[in-house]
Amino acid sequence: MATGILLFQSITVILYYNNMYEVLFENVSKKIGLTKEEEQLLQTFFIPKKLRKKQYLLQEGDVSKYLAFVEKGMLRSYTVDEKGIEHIAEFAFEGWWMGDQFSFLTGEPSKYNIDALEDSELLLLTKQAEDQMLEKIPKMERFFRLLLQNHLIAIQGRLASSLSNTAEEKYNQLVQACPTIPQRVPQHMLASYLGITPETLSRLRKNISLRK
Amino acid sequence: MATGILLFQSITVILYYNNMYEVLFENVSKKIGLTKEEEQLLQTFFIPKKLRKKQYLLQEGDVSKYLAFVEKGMLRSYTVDEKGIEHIAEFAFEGWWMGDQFSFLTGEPSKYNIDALEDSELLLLTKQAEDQMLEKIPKMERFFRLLLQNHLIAIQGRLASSLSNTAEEKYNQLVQACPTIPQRVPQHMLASYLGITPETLSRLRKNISLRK
DNA sequence: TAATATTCTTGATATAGATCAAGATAAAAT
DNA sequence: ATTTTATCTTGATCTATATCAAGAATATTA
Repeated sequence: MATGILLFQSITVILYYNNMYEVLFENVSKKIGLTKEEEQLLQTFFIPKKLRKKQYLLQEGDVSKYLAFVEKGMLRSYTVDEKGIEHIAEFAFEGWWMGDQFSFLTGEPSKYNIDALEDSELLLLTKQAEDQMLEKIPKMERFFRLLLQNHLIAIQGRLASSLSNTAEEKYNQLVQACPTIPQRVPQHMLASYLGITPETLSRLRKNISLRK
Repeated sequence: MATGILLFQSITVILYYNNMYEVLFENVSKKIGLTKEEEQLLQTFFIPKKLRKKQYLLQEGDVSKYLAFVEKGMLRSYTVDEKGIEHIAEFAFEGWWMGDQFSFLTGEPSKYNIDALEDSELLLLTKQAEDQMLEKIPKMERFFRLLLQNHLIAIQGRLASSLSNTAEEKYNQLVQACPTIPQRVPQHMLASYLGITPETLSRLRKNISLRK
C-alpha cells in the first residue's frame, strides 16, 4: 500500500487513483522491469471495475470480452453440467488473472461462468486493448509468455494429481501448493474444485484430524 | 515435403538438409510470418537429434536441458509412482513440442521421463539458445506465447474432463479431440494417459462397440 | 518358425468415493 | 432476535473402477 503523511488533498486523490493499479504494477515488475512512463502507459489499457459478491463477470454462452486482473477480492470460474452441478475450474485472488482464454482468443461463446466470491476490484483488458498494449509495450509479450508458462506448470501439476492421486492426496497437495484457497473458500467449493463431493471432503478432513 | 526433379547432386543435399526443419518452419509460419532470412537464422538455434524407439530424451532426476520440437516420430513424457506404475503426462507427434517446462525453466531436477515411442527426429533448443533466439528474433516471443496459450487451453480441457467425466466420456472426448493418439499409441498407454487401468479401457471399448 | 516378450481380453472380487437422506451448525437477511 | 438460507457432518447404501489372476492374441527377436 502507498502510505505516508499527505499534506494536500490533491495528492491524496492521485495516490488513491494509483492504488488501483498497485498490485498489477508489482506483479508485472516482478517478471519484467517497467519504467514509470511505461507504468503510466500500461494503465491506460485497462478498465477498472468493481464487482459485488455473487456478481457475474461472464456467463455461459456469452463471449469472454475481458481478461481480468484481480486487484482485490476473489473470483471463480465454473461450468454447470446437465445435472445442474457446478464444477469449479479455477479461483483467482489478488494478483491473479482470470478469464476464459479460449473464448477470449477465438471469440466463441464461453462454456464458463465467472463470478465474484467476495467484493472485488478488477482491471479489465479487452482483446483490442491487449493487442495495442503488446504493440506499444513489446516487453509485455514476455510478461504474458512467462505468466502462461507458470499457469501451464500449475495446471499440469493439478492434472497429474487429479489423474493419479486419491481424494486425500489431492486435498493435501492443494493445501500445500496453495494454502490460501482452503482458507478463503467454502468447503463445498473446494470439493468441487478437487472434483470430489462435499461429503467425501468432509469425511476425509475428519480422518486427517483424527490421525494427529 | 520439398519434392521436385533435381538436376544436381549438390541441390539434393541442400534440400535434404532443409527438410530437417520443414515441419518447424511450417509450424512457426502458421502463427507468425518469417522471412527466408529469419528462417535461416532460426535454424541456427536448434540442435538436430535422432532418437531410436525406447531411447530417453530425459530421465527422472536429470535437469531438462532441452525443449524438443518433434519433426518426425513420437515422444511421451511420464512419471513413475512408488508402485512402479507409469503415469503418462503427454504425447508429442510431428509438429508438437515436448519438454519439462518446469525443470527447463528453473533448472531443478525433473520428475518426468521422456522417451521415444517411435524412431524420431527432433530439434532441440537449450535455455541459452532460447534466450538468444528471443533476443535476435523478438517475433518468436509471440510464437511461444501463442503456443503456450494453446497448450494451456488443451490442458484445461483435459483437466475439466478428468475431474467431471466418467472413464468412457474421457475416452470419447480424447478420440474426438485428438484421433491421432488412439490410432498411434498402444492401448495400455492410452489408459495411463487417461488415468484409468488397461482393463477398464478394454472393457469400455468393448461396451462401445457392442452398443452400435 | 520357434521362442520370447508385449499387449489385450475376460472373469471374480474388492474398494474408494458417489449418492441419498436427514439432522446440526453457522451465516444472512428480515 | 428470529426466520430463512447456506454450509457442514454423519450414516446407510450403491456403483464405477481398481485389483488380482490367468489365458489369448499379437508383435518382436533369435
